[in-house]
This record gives sequence, C-alpha cells and structure tokens, in this order.
Amino acid sequence: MNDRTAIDEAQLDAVFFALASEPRRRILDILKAEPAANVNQICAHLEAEMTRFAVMKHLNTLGKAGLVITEKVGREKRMWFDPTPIQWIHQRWTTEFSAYWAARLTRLKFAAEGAEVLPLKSKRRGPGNV
Amino acid sequence: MNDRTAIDEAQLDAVFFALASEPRRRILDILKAEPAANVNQICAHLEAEMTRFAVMKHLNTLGKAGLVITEKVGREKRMWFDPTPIQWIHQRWTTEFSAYWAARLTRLKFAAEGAEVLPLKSKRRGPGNV
DNA sequence: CAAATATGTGACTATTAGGTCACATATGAA
DNA sequence: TTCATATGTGACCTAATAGTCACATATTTG
Repeated sequence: MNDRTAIDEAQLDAVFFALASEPRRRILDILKAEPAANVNQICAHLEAEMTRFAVMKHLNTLGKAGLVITEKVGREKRMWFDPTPIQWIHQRWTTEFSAYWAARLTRLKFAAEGAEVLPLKSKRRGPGNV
Repeated sequence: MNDRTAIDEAQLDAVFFALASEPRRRILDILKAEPAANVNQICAHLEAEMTRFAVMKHLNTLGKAGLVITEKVGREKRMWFDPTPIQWIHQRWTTEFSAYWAARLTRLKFAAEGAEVLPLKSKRRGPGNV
C-alpha cells in the first residue's frame, strides 16, 4: 500500500473538525510541550476552563482524527501528538492548492483584459428552487 | 498593518470549521474550476444532494472564513475562492509544526534509551474530578 | 408595466457537539 | 483487603449546525 497521497474524505472531515476548536488545539500544544502526558496532566493545564470529562471528550475527538496516539501504562494512559494527518493535509495544499494559485494569476490577468470570465447561461427553475 | 504572521484563533476556528465539511470542500473545488460562478451555477453541480438554501448557507460559512470572496454584478453574485486563509495555516504548519517534528525525533530517541519520559506526580482530586 | 430570474430572510425540525455529573471499573499502594 | 488514584461510561441538558420551506426583494427582459 504505502499510499500517502490518497486522502479519505471522511478522515479529512475528522482532522479538520478536530482542529476547528481552540481548546483542542491547546491540548495539542500541551501534548507537544509535554509528551507522554496522561489525562490528569492535561487536565491540570485546563482546570480553570473545563472538567476532566470535557477534556476526555476532546481527547477522543483528537484520537478519532488520528492526531493523538495513546499507550496504556499501568492504570494510566500516556498520549502523544501525532502530526501524520497534518502532513497529509500539508501535502494536499502544497500540491493541489499551489497549482491553483498559479492558475489563478492567469485567470485574473485574463479577467483584467476585459473578457467575460464566464458566460451566463443558467437555466434554473423559478424562485425558491423547490 | 500587513500582519501576515499573526493568526487570530477565532479566524482559525472559522477556517478549520469551514473546511471540515466535504460539501464545502466540494464547493471550493467548484469555485476553483469555475471562477466567478454565481449561486445558481454552483447549485447546478450539487443539484442531486442539496437545495439552493443549503448551498447558500455553506457559501456563507465559507465567506465568514474568508475562503470565498464575492462581488455583486447586477442581480447576481459572482464568487471566487480565496486561498489566503489557507496560506496562513500553511505558514503556521511549516514553521511551528516542522520545528516540532524535529524535536519529536529527539524525544523518541531519548525515550528509546530507557529514560522515563516524564515523572508522574499528579496531585489531583479524587475520582470524578468534581 | 408584467413576468421571469437571482438572490435573500426568517422560521422550523432533526441531528449533533459541548459540557456536566453520578456512577462504574481498573490498578497500585498500605 | 482496604483505600486512593486513573480512567471509562451512560444519561442528561443546552446550544449550535444542516437542511428544508414559504415568502420577500432586487433586477433584467419583453
């Protein structure tokens, strides 16, 4: 396999969703600064804002996104930040999107020369689109 | 100002949230392939899956994230994909996270040599954390 | 003007996320 | 065994999202 370029859309959803939360990004920052931290150690940083249960839910979300890996050690759970999913996205952006940026310049130049960007010929149903 | 490095956390939330949806990413793809498209033209690509109103809500979400810019032309609204917010994130990842990747290798090497990764000395309240 | 087109708004429902809590399990230590 | 620690589970409530629809506005065209 080793298919590093194929990106599952559902996995993308999970990663973006996990990152779309300031508390969860904070948790990743904590795990970056304090690798192998357990649940309570992470909670210690967020005591003022959240209970242990909320933190556990966030950790679960991050785990489902593949951004946090865990290892059970005795009665505690050690956790690490895993940047692999971020590398996927990074790759997608540096390929697909950088190609777009170049093409975009071309189109803007084209539009600046006074041409119609796209002909308007939509044949939609009446108002309401029902 | 021209402060390209400062990233507002709320704006980050908006961008990640907007990208955490397969339909919204599809809309961005459509806008990349069809710049200056109006609402109905975008709807034409999603007719089977969504009504016009749902598409408008997604466009609104993308607009709040700064991923789509609009221009009113007569009675229609032309739209473009704006990759600027993605460039912010891209920058953050290529600086902050690449620094972490290097540090992580160091830590894994350290851990592999048999050392305790972190001393356990949490002094939390009893079970339930109430 | 009247009719068709392009878009916008507010209300509504169903689903889901965020957060808290009571309670349960698992492990280590005295 | 007894107790404290570390984590897990399910229920619960509130708020926010996704999607649909009836209706309204603005603009072009005949």
